[in-house]
Amino acid sequence: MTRRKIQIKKIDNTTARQVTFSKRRRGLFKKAQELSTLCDAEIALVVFSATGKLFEFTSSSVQQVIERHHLLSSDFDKLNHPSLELQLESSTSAALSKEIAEKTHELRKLRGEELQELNMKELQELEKLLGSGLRRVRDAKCEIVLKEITSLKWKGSQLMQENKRLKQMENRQVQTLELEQGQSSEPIGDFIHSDPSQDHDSSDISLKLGLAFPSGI
Amino acid sequence: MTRRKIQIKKIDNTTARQVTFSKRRRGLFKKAQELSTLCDAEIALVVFSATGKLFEFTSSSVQQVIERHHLLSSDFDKLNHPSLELQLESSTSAALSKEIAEKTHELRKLRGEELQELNMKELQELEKLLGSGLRRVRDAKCEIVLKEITSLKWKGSQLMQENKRLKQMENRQVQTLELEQGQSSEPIGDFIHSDPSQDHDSSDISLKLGLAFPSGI
DNA sequence: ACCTATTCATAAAT
DNA sequence: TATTTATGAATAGGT
Repeated sequence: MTRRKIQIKKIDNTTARQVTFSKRRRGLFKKAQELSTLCDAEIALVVFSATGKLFEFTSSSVQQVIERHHLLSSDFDKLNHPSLELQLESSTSAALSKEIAEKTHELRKLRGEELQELNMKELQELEKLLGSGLRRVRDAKCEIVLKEITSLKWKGSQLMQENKRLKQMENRQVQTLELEQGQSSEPIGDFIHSDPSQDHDSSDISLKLGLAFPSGI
Repeated sequence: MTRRKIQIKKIDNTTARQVTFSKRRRGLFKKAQELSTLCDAEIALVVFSATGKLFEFTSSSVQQVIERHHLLSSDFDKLNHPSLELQLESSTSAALSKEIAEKTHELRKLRGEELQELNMKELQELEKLLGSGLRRVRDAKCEIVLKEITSLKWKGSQLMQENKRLKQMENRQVQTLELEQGQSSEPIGDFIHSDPSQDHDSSDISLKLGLAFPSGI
């Protein structure tokens, strides 16, 4: 990826391949390290060179897994790879179970189900944690309510504008009517009747808006 | 890496951390893929996100070995138990990491870290849960305090009894002294001096009890 | 092992 | 989440 772009396929030239392997392997391990640090991720990375040399990286909590690998990898060959995998998955399973147990316990504590084993200091920390959680939940509720209020206000102002417009229109029509009655007796009732129907439409709009109000506050 | 250089340490902001995790994880897997292709290396890469989600990459050659293993284990016999275990654990692994992801999410909600995705009803349930947890924690604290108070009261009453006993003894000794002084002028100073020494022993007892009081309320 | 022209990866903003 | 963009990082090929 420099001087010239390369195709991602096996490098024929042995020397070039070894050089690239060294460079890219270092890059890969660096990236793995960075990812585990930056994002608190747990990473296990095992690389076998084409010549069968083993390289590995594991973030701290998976470290123990690899220690067992070392025991096996001393006399490994291709047939031993399944064992490596088995070890990986096996230890992973144990680690997962352990993590589940920890998280379950943590959850029970937060729900107040296993408090008898805690001392006063631990209880106070737990209380603090719960209190801050509660505060955030309430903040979140507040935010939702505020958004609704803003939305309602906006809808209200829309309705008021609509109302104002309708009233102006009505007034103009009444004036027109009065003028026409003063100047002529010709009936224009059709027009008069059409106006209230517009008013009804506006009522429907406000009703629909009303239905959109949240119900579970 | 861009816009600005960053320090390689855990990213505090949760959202930013998740975004970075996604991007860099993809980059890491791509690099692993490229290395295995370009240099004919065998690579196994396992990544756990902080939320317990599992991602993995294995180069084709490793993949083939695993697949062969699975095929063999399909017509397994007693000698193949390791393979069976491998399969079992492999499928269990997915379930376990799923459970971890769920529990992690639950914990994050309880800590108030992922509330934006909840609606009002869910927030109210969460608030209720946190509230009852908080109540239980406070009850537990109360219980500890009450126990301490009971213990203190008991110790106090013990001290009062001891005190009473000592005062009675002292009174009796004073009376004895007065009687002896009234009937004879013979000096019995040795006896008089030995009495206060008993008194000191009693004081020591109450002092020891006092030290046993709890300090961490 | 080092250099450097390029390509790649990605942090931040959107 | 996906896209964009400015910039830092990785690296292919050369020495």
